[in-house]
Amino acid sequence: MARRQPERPATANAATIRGIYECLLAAYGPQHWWPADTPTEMVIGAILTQNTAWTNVERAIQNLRQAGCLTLAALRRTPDEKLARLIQPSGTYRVKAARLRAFVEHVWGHFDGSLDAMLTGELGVVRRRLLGIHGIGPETADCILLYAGGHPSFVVDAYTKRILRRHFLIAPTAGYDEIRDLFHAALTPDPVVFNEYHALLVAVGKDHCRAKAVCEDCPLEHLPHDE
DNA sequence: TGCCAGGCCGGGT
DNA sequence: ACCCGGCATGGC
Repeated sequence: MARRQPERPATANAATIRGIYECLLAAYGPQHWWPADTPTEMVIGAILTQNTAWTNVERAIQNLRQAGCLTLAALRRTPDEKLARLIQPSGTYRVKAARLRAFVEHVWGHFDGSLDAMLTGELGVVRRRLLGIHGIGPETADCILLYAGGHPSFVVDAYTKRILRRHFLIAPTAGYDEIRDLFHAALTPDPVVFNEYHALLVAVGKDHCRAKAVCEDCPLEHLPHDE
C-alpha cells in the first residue's frame, strides 16, 4: 500500500520555499540572528520569548544582566522568587522561572554544567534530549539547536505557519513536524541558511503578517495568496 | 478596551 | 490523537 501523497508535488513546493528565501533575503538583507551575546543568553531568550513579544523579553534579559544572572551557574544559585521577579516583564514568569530551572538542572545533572557538551552530538539525539526537558517544546528546541548549537534544524513559528498557509504551501491543519520537514526537504541542511531564513520569516511576519493584519506591500505579494 | 505576542503543559475527550 | 484553558506582561 502506497503512502498518501502530498496534495501538490513536493518539488513544486520546494522550489517555492527556495524562492521565498531569495525574495526575503533581497528585501531585508541578512538578519544575523540570534540577538544574544552568548549561547546561554540565547537559550534564556528562547524560553522567555515563548508566546511573548520580544520587547518584553529584552527588559527581562536586561534585569538578568544587571543582576549578573546570564550564566547557567548564576541562574542555578538564584532562588525561584528572585528569578521570577527578574524575568517578570516577559510575562508568565512563574512558569518561565520553572522552565529555566529545569533547563539548568538538566545541564548540571547530565553534562556537568556544560551547555556546549549538552548541545554536542547527532542532531536527532540532541533534539530528543532537549524535548525531554520540561518547558522545551519543538520550536524552542529547534531554536536552541540552530542558534546555540549550530545544528541545521529549521525553526517553525507562528509567522512561518501563517505565511505558508497564506500562500497555500501547507494545509491549515499542518502540524509542526510536517512544516519543518517541508523546509528540510527543500533546502540543503546549512545552518547559515536555516538561521537567516527563520529570521527573515520573523522580519516579514512582523511587518506584514501579524494575526489580524492584511499583507500590503509585502515582499511576497507576487505569490498566490488568500484574502 | 480588548487582543496580541518568535509556546508549552496538563487534563479532558 | 486532538482540543482547550491557563499562564501574565507591555504595546497598540
